[in-house]
Amino acid sequence: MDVLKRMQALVLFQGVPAEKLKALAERALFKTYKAGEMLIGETDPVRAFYVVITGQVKLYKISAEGKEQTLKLLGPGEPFGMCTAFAIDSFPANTMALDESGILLIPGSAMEAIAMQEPRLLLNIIHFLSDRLKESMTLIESLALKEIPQRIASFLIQALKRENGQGANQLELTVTQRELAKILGATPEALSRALKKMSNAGVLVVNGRSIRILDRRALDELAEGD
Amino acid sequence: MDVLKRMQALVLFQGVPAEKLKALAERALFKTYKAGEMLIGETDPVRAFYVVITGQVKLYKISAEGKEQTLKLLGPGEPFGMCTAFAIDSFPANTMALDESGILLIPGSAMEAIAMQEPRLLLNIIHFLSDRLKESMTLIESLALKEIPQRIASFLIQALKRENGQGANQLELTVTQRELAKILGATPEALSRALKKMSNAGVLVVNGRSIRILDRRALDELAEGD
DNA sequence: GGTCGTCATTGATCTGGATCAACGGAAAGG
DNA sequence: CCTTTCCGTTGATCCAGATCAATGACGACC
Repeated sequence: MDVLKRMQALVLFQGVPAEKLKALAERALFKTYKAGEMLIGETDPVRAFYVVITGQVKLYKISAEGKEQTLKLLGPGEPFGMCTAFAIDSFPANTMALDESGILLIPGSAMEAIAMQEPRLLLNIIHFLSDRLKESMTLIESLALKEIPQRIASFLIQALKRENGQGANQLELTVTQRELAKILGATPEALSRALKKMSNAGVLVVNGRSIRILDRRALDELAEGD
Repeated sequence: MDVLKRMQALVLFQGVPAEKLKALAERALFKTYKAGEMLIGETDPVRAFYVVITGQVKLYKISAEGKEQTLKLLGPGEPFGMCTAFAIDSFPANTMALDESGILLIPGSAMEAIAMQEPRLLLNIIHFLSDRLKESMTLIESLALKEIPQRIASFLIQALKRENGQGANQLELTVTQRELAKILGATPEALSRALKKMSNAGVLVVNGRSIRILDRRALDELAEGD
């Protein structure tokens, strides 16, 4: 496991000179987590930068009654902890590995020292933060303004766009429907029923984690919301 | 109206040398908007940085049926457009002046040119973005996991913390209850009813836009959620 | 290869809050 | 000053989706 090699491949470090990366790599740590293991709890005062190298991690909030809302699913190459790397502050969410995952951990102080000499790195961080903020806004929109069928449709369209190219109509979920429900702000029952209805309407076919879109136009219309 | 003077007072430009600010100020624009006027529509491809100087601006999403969700209320000194200043991308939300407002507008290209020579400015932006992201996460939590009375309680506690010091129990809303409803993800009716109930329970007293907390402990308990 | 836990599913019931409607009062605008 | 619009409030009704409950089936782990 060559940490430096791994780091050079990351979008986050694009354009950062190798010698700077080397200094970071020396202070970085690689750690693996089992599926279901919690990485950081909310309010933990960690000051560090994380990058998912392999596996899958979720950021989530949980209520007193145990209800969960997933804020973000993180896959290989995606950083997190950007909010706390440069500030003394509690972590804004809970973090859990959904699959067995390899995580790169960079101390906040090391990151800050290098970043201040390397505007490009700061700019990369700004890009990631901007994307996160936009995604959060989209999630807020989804929760506040859309009904569950609409949310599903929007999610599927988004997922199709990300995974395959444009014309693709086949999709493999990276999580269980239970987890998908937590992403969409719904219960597993509500999700199941909504998918059933879409299936009956001939819009799509669900088979475990794989979903095939039969009627893309209908899906687009659903996402718009009438 | 000395733009440079105004800029020097902003937290955003803290630690940035005066001569750099001067270069920015030369390319900046100050514009005033009437209450109710829209600044930027979603999907507008503006590439600029904005700072609210006076007045009040809201960022919001709106559904096809006209339902609104406010994402963020911006007061004097608060920047927005950070997501699009360094990227060619559509604006992620709608923007409207709630009161007559003075806005500073800095072209994205100017901002980028200066920022790349001035890591401190990039770092300041990262701090603001981080705060926004955290607030967004809190809003998501609120919408997905809390009921309306809880949301109100949390909002009031937050507002008390921001406005006055710690022990204060008096609060003046900067917006109408109608607008507050859009922030909380509720209808005006639901908000009115919930406030009435809290009022009947002796937790607080509402008088137009001013709210006095009578039972802080009860408010805290409500916010926790049981 | 058998056991156990988790997952998806379906049905029945319940409820928070949306929606529709109507009204008094304050504020804004002429 | 009067008119008009917007705001807060209250009542009645409705509904999407939560909750509770139960079942079959798949997959993971000894």
